[in-house]
Amino acid sequence: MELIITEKDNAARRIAEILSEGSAEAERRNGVNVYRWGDKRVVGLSGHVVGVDFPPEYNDWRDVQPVELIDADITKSPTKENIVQTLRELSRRADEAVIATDYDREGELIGKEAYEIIDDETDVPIKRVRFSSITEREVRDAFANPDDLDFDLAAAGEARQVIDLIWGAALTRFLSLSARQLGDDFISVGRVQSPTLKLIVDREREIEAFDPEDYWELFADLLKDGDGFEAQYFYDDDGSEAERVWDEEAANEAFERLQEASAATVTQVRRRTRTDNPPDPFNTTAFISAAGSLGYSAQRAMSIAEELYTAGYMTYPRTDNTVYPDDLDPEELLDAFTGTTFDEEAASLLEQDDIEPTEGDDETTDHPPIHPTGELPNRSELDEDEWEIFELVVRRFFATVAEPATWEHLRVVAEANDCQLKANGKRLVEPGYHDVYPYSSASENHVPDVEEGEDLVIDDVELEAKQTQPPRRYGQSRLIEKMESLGLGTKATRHNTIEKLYDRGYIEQDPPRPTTLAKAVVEAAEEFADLIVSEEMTAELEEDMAAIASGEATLDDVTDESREMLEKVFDALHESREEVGDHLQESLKADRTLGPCPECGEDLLIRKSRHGSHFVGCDGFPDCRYTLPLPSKGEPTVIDEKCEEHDLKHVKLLAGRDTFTHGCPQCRADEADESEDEVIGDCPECGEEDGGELAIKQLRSGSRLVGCTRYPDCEYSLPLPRRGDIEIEDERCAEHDLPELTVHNGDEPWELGCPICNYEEYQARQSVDDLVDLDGLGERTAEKLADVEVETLQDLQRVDADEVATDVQGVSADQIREWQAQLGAEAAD
DNA sequence: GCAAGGTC
Repeated sequence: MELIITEKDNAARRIAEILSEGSAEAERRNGVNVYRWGDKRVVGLSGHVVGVDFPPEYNDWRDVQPVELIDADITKSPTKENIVQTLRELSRRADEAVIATDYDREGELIGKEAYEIIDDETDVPIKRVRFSSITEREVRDAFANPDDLDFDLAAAGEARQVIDLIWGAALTRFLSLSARQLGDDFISVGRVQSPTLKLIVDREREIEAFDPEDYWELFADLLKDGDGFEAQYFYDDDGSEAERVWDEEAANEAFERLQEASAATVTQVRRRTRTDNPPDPFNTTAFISAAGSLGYSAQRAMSIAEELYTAGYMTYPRTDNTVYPDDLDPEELLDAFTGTTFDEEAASLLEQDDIEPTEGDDETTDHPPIHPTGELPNRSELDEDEWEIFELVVRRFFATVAEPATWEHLRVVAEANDCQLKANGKRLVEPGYHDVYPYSSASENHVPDVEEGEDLVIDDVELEAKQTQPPRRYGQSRLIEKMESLGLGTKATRHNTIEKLYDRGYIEQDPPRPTTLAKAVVEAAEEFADLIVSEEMTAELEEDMAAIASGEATLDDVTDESREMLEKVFDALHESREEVGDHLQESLKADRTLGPCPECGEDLLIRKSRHGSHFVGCDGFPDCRYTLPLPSKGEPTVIDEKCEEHDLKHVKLLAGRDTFTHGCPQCRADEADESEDEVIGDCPECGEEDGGELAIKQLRSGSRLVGCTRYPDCEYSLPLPRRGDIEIEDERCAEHDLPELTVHNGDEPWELGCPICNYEEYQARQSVDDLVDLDGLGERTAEKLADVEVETLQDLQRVDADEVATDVQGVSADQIREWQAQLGAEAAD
């Protein structure tokens, strides 16, 4: 039997399809797809299936000195047991194995991981095939000319693993221990995350240090035969054109001269035609950036792309490549769009004389640039966001095969009372690719045809006082572009790194700004471990890896040298351990500080109770026991806005898409204390027996609810929205005998209706959402399941799989068992 | 529980 191993299931399926000419069949083994035909088997891994770590005796952070990690053994162990198990089983029956992982460094290492697992079971020959894209020709070619695994290249990847682990773990533990942060809130550093964080911190430092400067700009509205346009004053500044006037007196003088002038004489007219080339094919970074300008975070864009890829609508979203492979036939792909929503665009592109796609500078071997596969989803299959991203990818492909646009630029210079004025007109002559790619700006600026010597009427003159602006914060996509240019991270990890910085409490909001903790971490690293916050570390590692790959150095040469450097870092760190720890702790406190306690004047802080919930408490505890409650939902963070009345900073609750601002916790508590409960009916739980009534209540934590007046003896409650005025209507719900409620918040009033009915509907919706989170369970399947009263995760878990499979069309018992296994696994976690 | 890199 010949065993073929790929990096992922998707690649396994496609290679099996090509080599078997479509006859391959899939079977499940330990939850892993194995594609089979004749005596061939293809199995896809899931990236790395083994990981590096320290032996278990190093697990306890308090028992081990971080410095000991430098010389600790490093072990490799399976991280995907079921896949490793499947690979072992198949190996025993194989008499030949072929590694067909991705054609890049990490792919070679993943291939070596598979190699060692196979080699452990059998002595059969193990070959390696390499192809730049999974197409019939390339794959057949590669399999006809198998090669050997490149152990040097794999060793280069291993050096990275070792160095990242040692530096990351040792320094993370050191900082966390020194600041006594051992729980979930440990303080992490790493080769990629820390230089990325430093980029953000450095930019914030520039902003904080920025000293704005005053300047003035002057504008004049000019008229030609009633046709108006704006021109800007400029002057000659040592041979170059300048618009900003730095001296107020000079600005006023120019303003007066322009006001006195009745006309401006055209002294120069220059016309230029400019070609505006269509964009290059999408790599991951360019895709994230384009999605970013549509309002998607990097993380969100990638997760949608992931789904579209798995569903078969677009190619692999993680790629550095910006050159389409030879075998991508643009005409054929355009053809796939005729007769679809994109019919018009496809037809017009097909009409072009020749169709030659654009090319970027980066050509890599692992995957093609991101493009649509030609398979089209039904509009209803995708939600709005997914469709928008899909359309972006389709239109980007269109743009890369479209004609350039041409612009006509018209520059006019006029003189008035010794003042120079200029206007730059821009007109789109040939829209070219803009017709199919409406995302990039194609805005025109109208300047009429004028001739030299012509007099123009000056209609209005304006003097604008301005100030220089600090540099702008990096947005997520700018940051990813910057990381790419510095070689930080990879196409598959950059967006995760940014997400990690949010999770670690290092950055907040979007565009991200650093917390006080982040500044302290970067400062500490700059002082004692400069390499870990510098992009140099990656650059040097890249060089070392290249040396290993070419055989000029060995894995041990490189890792030993790195260990020595880290030893030196620790020598310096140990001496300053307390100083570093104190500074980190102060910063952590600063990030949680709201302002003065009204009872004792010490700081009020966001604190965590023993049960894990957050509240506002006084730093003077236990002498001062003043507290304020916080909403139970989300992760509280302190924001810049401040309550003038209580001198307390506002609190915001981070909960992904449900993020909301709580404001001043003292104000919220005061409002609740002042508000009266409003009775709306009888409590369904204890009304008959004990006379409990339902009332609309405002809690000190800022939330509102409909709850029983006998609380805490009766805990019956229904949730209400946090914001808006609640109006109690005259109509009553026939079923529950409660009034209908309307919430007034902004423009459209929300008719919430009977609070019990509303809550029941909400719960039903929630359970559908939960179900849809399972792999391969779409909204439609969820609806079908709901028809047979499988509405919640709990329902799904206890049903008889065979029974449901017979009742629900299109869902197999195996599939249901898999979902149940998935739920079991989650519960076990 | 630490990193970064794969992938879902």
